[in-house]
Amino acid sequence: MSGIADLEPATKQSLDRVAANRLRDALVSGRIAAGARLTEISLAEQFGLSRGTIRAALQRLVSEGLIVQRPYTGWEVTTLSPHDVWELGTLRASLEGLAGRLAAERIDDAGRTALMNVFRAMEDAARDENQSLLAADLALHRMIVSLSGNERLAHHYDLITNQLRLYIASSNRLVGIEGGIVARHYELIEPILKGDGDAAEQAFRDFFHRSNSELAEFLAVGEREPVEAAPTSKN
Amino acid sequence: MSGIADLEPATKQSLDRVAANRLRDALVSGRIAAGARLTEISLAEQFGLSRGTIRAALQRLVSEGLIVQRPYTGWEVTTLSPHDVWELGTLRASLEGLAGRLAAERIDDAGRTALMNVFRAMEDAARDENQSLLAADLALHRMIVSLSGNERLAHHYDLITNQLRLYIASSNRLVGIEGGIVARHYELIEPILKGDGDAAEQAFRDFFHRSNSELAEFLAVGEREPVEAAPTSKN
DNA sequence: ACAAAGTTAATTGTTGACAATTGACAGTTT
DNA sequence: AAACTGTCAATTGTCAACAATTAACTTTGT
Repeated sequence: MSGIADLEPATKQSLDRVAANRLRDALVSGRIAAGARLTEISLAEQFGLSRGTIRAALQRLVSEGLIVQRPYTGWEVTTLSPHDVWELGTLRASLEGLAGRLAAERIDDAGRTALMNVFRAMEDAARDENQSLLAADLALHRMIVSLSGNERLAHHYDLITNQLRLYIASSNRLVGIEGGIVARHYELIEPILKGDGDAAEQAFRDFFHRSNSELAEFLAVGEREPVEAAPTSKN
Repeated sequence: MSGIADLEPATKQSLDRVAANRLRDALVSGRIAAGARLTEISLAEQFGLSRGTIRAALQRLVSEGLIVQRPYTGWEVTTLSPHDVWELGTLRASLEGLAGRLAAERIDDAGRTALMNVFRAMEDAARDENQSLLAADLALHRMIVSLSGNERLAHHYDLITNQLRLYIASSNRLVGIEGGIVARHYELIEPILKGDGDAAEQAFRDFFHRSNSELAEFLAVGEREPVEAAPTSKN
């Protein structure tokens, strides 16, 4: 395990990819706020790259729905309306239901261990009462998606989740992070651990049905204006 | 309907978008075969554009999963392995199930009319026994997705369907296009027309369960090697 | 004071040139 | 003969300059 060149592990990524990754991280973590305007020039200076390279990175994020492009005018961080959040939430719930079913159908001991580990991490995070609970929550759901064994599903799930994180980050109140969350998540993973596909899918349906009611309540209070948001059109 | 400038209908799209659209069309229609190698230079000459613009178009298609990019080496049309087709098919079925449910829950008379129209078009196409049946089939399913009222769902559905079309085009035999197809599709739209969400979702589940058995059979015969295919990685 | 038209600064759209990397081929060594 | 090494053509990666478009500002006319 100790070669002479363990460093530089053959990961020579193109600069536009690197820039896109860094930008995406800033976006979903909320360091760059929703609705913020981005200019190629300032980003180019900031990253020490040329406009063309930055441009490629921005286009990448446009295709992921994190940024909208306005011809000859500029780029800005996607702002999600309540309707957008509903669309994304519905979609994400459906994909996770499928993931739960698939995961239950093919889970093995290694998978069960991994799943229990992230669940325990969530229990710990809940005790600490800090921001990390959100991360643990996301990690748990993502683990289930990974266990589905369907990479495309995971890919689209990530796209949708990242868009939602844009919203979560902009609303500093945390949605649905409150009492009973850990117990509820156990109900989610139990049928998966037992390998019961039908029950798993049903559990996700119940879970999101409850979450959606709470979210609707939350959105009604927020009352954001329906600012432009863009699913990349193609024709 | 007769303005002085009906042409140039205010659709001044960027050239890279236009190029991407034309390329995508060539891809999903099979005019450019799966696995084909694409070079920026030849495409630039072909389209009469610069390399940079072509490059942007190619990146767009990479993010849609239609093309894979190999650093410093080239671009090539995605080749789907049987496993990839399974992944995409599973995903598409799930999304369509959701679409069916949503469509049933919110359908109105205009929607019912539109749905019946594409169904009748399918009946006609089935009588003619030509390639257009595939188009009618795709159009019917797409209509249901539209009727769901969820634009993000439609967007992701399109992405996945386009990838599958890549495969359909490469296998000149048409999968699942045979006797009883029209009747089976009526079973699909009936619960939607009646507004029964649960029944609609169940109908899609049955429909794809049957299709999948047939597809598995078909794939077993084809036995393609699992050539590289790439869901855009991000880290 | 108001509205329309003209002007200008800022920004993206597009292009061609140059640098970096890859993969194949030939040459060399063992 | 086989394996390694160096070279070279082809291709993508990156950049900086120029063109096109937008949106805000200023001016002008009423």
